[in-house]
Amino acid sequence: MKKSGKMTIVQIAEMAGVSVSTVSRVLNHKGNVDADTCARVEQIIFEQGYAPNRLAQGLVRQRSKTIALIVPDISNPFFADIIHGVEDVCTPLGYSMYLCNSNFDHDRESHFLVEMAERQAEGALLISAFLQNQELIHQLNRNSMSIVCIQTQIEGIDCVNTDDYAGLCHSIQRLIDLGHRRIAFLCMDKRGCRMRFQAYCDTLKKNGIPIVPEYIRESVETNHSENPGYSMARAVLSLPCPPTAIQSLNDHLAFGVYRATQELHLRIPQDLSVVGYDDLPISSLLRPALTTIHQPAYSMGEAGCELLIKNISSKRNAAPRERREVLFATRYMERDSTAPPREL
Amino acid sequence: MKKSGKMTIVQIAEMAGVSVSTVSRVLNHKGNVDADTCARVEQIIFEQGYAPNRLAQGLVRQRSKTIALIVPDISNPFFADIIHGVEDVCTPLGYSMYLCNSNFDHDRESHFLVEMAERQAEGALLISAFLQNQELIHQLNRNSMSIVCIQTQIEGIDCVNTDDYAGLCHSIQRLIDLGHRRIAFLCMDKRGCRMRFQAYCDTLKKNGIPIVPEYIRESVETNHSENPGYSMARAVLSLPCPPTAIQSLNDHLAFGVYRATQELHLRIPQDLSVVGYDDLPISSLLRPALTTIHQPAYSMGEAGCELLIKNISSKRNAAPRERREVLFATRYMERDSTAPPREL
DNA sequence: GTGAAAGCGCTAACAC
DNA sequence: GTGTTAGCGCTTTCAC
Repeated sequence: MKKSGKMTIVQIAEMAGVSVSTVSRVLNHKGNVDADTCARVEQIIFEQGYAPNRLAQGLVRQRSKTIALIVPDISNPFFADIIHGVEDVCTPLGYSMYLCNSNFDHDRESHFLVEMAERQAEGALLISAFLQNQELIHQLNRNSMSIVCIQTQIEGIDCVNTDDYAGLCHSIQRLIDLGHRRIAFLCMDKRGCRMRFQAYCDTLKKNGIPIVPEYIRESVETNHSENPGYSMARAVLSLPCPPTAIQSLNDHLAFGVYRATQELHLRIPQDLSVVGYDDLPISSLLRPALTTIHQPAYSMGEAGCELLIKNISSKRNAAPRERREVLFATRYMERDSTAPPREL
Repeated sequence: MKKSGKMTIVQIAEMAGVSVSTVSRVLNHKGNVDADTCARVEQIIFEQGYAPNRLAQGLVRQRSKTIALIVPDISNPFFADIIHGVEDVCTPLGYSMYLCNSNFDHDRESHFLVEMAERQAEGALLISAFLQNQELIHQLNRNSMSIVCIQTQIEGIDCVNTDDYAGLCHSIQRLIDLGHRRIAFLCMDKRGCRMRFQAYCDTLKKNGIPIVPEYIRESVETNHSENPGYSMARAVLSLPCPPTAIQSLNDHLAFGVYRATQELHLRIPQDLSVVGYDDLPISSLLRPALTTIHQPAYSMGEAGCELLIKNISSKRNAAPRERREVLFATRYMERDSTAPPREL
């Protein structure tokens, strides 16, 4: 703990009067080294507060022991919970995590992917992504960096999902059964939620309800300070013939809807039914409690990270591994934000 | 985009029939290189999808272009907002972020700090930390890795804060002015919130109100699936003589308090006043809306990252830099979760 | 304008 | 049990 600036293994070796390989051996507890020598080296390492440079280690070992997490927006607690699950499996294994927020920007997403590969991340967890550039993803997954998707499907890439399509079909059907026919759909970028959007359209069609383009809103906002659900709700509720129900892509956006209804002095569910997706812990605390579709975020993170790490190992052993997909069940959580429309 | 496995600069050089230094020159756009040669090399780089190994670059440049973020728990949206602010300043500058969750565990905190230094992070943002091991922090900050604290004070270390002490004094005083004398204080680990705890004690004393140990609760839970505010609230509310008000360390914990009151069929604020800290966006949406103390999380993240990056530059230029502290104002947000106690 | 060579900090054969 | 040496993939003088 004395000298300033960084020590290297060479200096430690000199101070201990041994060669660098001996120091390396005691550092990594491998190879035979005399007990006395070992003690002396360890003593010096301790005194000097020396720690090996992991970049250099990684370079020679061809192993960075890092993975990358690419999420759309860390402000959404759903992603935070996933990350929590990821970390709980990768940290004990000695992996560190890079965190990247795409801000729902497709270019940022690919850009981060490339950067993480350059930084020699051994794997990447692509969470709720847009996937425009499948070619890139496949190329990376084949060559440099294993990739696993969470809440996203890509052909040929391992993933963990819930059954979005079924989950959303159920939700929309339930709204229709309650008597709603004017149902809006709010999301960030349709490319990031194909299945849910498809489910929305299909269920309306199946029930003979026309699809009204004005009821479908996307947000391409990147402004951190406002919940995009708010402005989309304002927009859709100010239509001449506003919807009686809103299916929000996720709970986070639904919070923005709640805020909009307060400002407009609209009551949920009397004037407007609202449904979320994710079932964040806070959602059941809202008044009225939010009707939503439950997803096990933490477990999804764990599962995704496990898949990823297995893929990394297989690749290192050149052991071929079949593609696999982990599917979790969703649960429809009917609470107090849904009711028949007033007209009935 | 053809060959599998990773390309190196040597292979590119061979394919282009030039030396590695020339390839390096075109890669980094520095030094003079013939336009034709340049074009040819770039063409090959493109065809092969080659990208330089940043670990190797970092090793020779002595620059990793990474910073570490050490937060207690990413599930708390307050930290997520800070991270958002950090990222918005460091990403454009070419820095990547490592993310570490200490889970409110002091040992994990120091362990991560050391690991991040080994991984050659150029700096670390220590957010809401416990700081038992100041020696370690100073040593790292002096030698290997610049450190800046957010929502934490350490002697000799740059930091960004709000005036916690004043903020909490005001809040407790307000509760007392409303007529409360049995006020509980819920937190995670007292070491992580010395100022607030001190403010709580001092304000009670100043008003001649005895400090009741049973009203002070810490949580050392690491269980991700339950909000510790919940169990602490249950405990404190089942006391023979329960408090009439709860000051929660932060909004996140206050959500757990809300849940507990629902189960116990207690009404806020009639039966219990609740105050948070942070003013998360969701807090104003709760019913009753949560009274709390506002902190500008995003801006704090930005400011912290700016300080950190300036410190990194100064250190590289061996330019001495005085310690500095950025202080943001808090705002007391009185909403609907506070009222006079029923007894009055 | 371009190449040869040294070296960033470390590990891992391979000798002894 | 320990040391020597050749790299890992890259940048950067320094010659030419």
